[in-house]
Amino acid sequence: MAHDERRLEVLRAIVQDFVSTNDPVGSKALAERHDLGVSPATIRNDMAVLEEQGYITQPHTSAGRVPTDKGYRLFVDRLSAVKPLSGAERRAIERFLDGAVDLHDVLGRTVRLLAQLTRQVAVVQYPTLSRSAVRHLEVVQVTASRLLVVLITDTGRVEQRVVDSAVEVDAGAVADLRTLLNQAFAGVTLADAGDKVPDLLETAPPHLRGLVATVSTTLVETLVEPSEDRLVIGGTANLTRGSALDFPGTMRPILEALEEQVVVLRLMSEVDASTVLVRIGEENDHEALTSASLVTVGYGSADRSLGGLGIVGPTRMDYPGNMAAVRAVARYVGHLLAES
Amino acid sequence: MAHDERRLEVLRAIVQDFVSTNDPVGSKALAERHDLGVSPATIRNDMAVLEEQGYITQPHTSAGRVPTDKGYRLFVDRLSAVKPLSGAERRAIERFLDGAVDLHDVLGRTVRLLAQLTRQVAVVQYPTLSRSAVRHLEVVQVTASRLLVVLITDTGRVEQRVVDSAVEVDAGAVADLRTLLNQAFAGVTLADAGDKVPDLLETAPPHLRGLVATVSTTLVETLVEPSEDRLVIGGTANLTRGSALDFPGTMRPILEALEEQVVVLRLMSEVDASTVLVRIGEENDHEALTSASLVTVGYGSADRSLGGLGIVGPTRMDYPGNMAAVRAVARYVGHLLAES
DNA sequence: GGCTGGCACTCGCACGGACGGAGTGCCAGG
DNA sequence: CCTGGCACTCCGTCCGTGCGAGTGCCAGCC
Repeated sequence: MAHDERRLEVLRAIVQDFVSTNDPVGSKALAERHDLGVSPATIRNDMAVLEEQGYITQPHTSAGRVPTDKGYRLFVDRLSAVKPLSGAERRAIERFLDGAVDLHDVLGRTVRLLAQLTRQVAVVQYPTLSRSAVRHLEVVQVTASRLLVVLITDTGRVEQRVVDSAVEVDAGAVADLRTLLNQAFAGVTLADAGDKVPDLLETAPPHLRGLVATVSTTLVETLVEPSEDRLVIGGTANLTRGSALDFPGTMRPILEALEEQVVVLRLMSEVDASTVLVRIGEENDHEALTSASLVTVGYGSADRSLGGLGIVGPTRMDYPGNMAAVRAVARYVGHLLAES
Repeated sequence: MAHDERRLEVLRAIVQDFVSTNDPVGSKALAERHDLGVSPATIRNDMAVLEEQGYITQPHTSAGRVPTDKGYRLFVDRLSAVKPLSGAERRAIERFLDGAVDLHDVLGRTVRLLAQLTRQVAVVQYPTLSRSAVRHLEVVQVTASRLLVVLITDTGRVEQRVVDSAVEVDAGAVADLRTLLNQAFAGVTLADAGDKVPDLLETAPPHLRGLVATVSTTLVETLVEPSEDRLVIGGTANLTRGSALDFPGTMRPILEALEEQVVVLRLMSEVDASTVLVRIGEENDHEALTSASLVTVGYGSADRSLGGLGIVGPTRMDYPGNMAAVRAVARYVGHLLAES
């Protein structure tokens, strides 16, 4: 039906105008700025219907209309074409990310890049430990009975744990321990590492068994914890742009939620690398984020997702542009990490 | 002279009241809340002098007085006794920090703890690489010609670098390289590591010389960079407490300066572990921080400072309390890291 | 000489009413 | 089903007023 068609067109126009001007948009302004082919009065009728259906709302009687979360949702699902990145943006991505010296550096650059491209708060997750495999385990003696175990994953993460042994350990034992651990765990995904422990204990020479048990349980226990997943956050200064119009009360709860990494990590656990996931306002379970939107996607190579990245901003954001930026950055990061 | 004495007492009272109430303080309120032994009229005279000397100012005619940066400075230097921490606070420090599993964890807990104790933004620097010594170097082969070198310092930092070799490397060469590197650098401070390179090259067997050169120069070049020093920042949500009264325009420049870690790192380079350093408002070179105060101190064992930590907040802050908290936390962290 | 009470004065701020403008809903006509 | 016209609502702004807090100054007192 042609009417429905046009009504959606009106909604799209409202979203676009409101996002770019930050003012409630009225029927007259709409008719002027967009070629809808009808008069303001007709648009008003459409708006009345859209409001009844819950896609838009007016802050006060006789102000313009503003999209609701539901309106943004419809816009994202059906009305927005994926905006291709400009050449300059593409080049910026390469320039920014090439030349990183290690994983920490890659992710640090990524978060700055994303924050700059989208002018929002950027969030990047370290490659999930549970989905990473052991590349190498190193054991270094700190004191007579204290060992430092360093884990290097195939995703480039390096984690360390201090392990206190009940008894003193000599240099030979350290070397043997290193060999045993690497034989047992090399190439094994951390999620599966726990299953290897019984085997390892059985094959370990008796005099090392206690030590091996202590070390391997410490590793398995502390590394499989999802709390060990890490986030890099950047661009928080961008929260202050909308000058308190975007976030009703203060932006305090959002800053708190970001520092409370658990909240964001849980959201990140739902992403996959093939589709950009958008969560709008009230769609977020977490109360602090009900006035914010998240645009997230997984990064990684074709066959496995390493982690997630994305942005956090006001519901009034440029969804097509931000979705494109998030996806492009994720792809590039995925390639970058795959080849190391 | 008794007059000067009392005038300073008035200044102290003004600072204390203003910090706790966030309202410009008038002569009458001062006389009521403090036992100064004189009438409001006399206090007014003292205030006039203090204002002439530049220690206080009035936002508008006929509002109360507010301390200037200079006033806070005098307060911090001469009028504030170090406030001892409460038992609860001491216990909180221990409870918070004990049980950390590695350096990253220690510093993460520290920054949360500091933010919570002071209700300000907390900043903690990773132990400076240049002042750390090599505990162990590990070489892991990633591909035929690409090596991952992992550095473990005596301060618990673990750094990784990817090194591309011009030629393919076999397993034996990797093992030899590992041995050579550890022999040359073990126990050496990173600041001095560069000096060891010529020696190392001379003693290296000819067939390894190229590889050793590539790896050791990469390490020395990228690790001695002060840009490699890292910061952990937390409690940024506390910036929003004063509800824009504390920070004139927005707090945006402060958030930006914090993300621009370089700024804070430069400030951190000036700390030492024996004295708490306070920088008030305009005393900060960096423009973004002219409406903020920093309280910083070095942490480490008695004989060497590992890095710095501290807080950033509005000039209107509880200096004695925050100085005590920063110092106490730094001491505890120093002990904690010394024994690992 | 320094402290005190009194007094006039200055301002900032909160309150309240008037005004203008933007935007709407509705209706009759094309 | 669209359009132009019209009355209505309500927000934001401006202005004038009153009030209260706080000051500076002065004359008098110890």
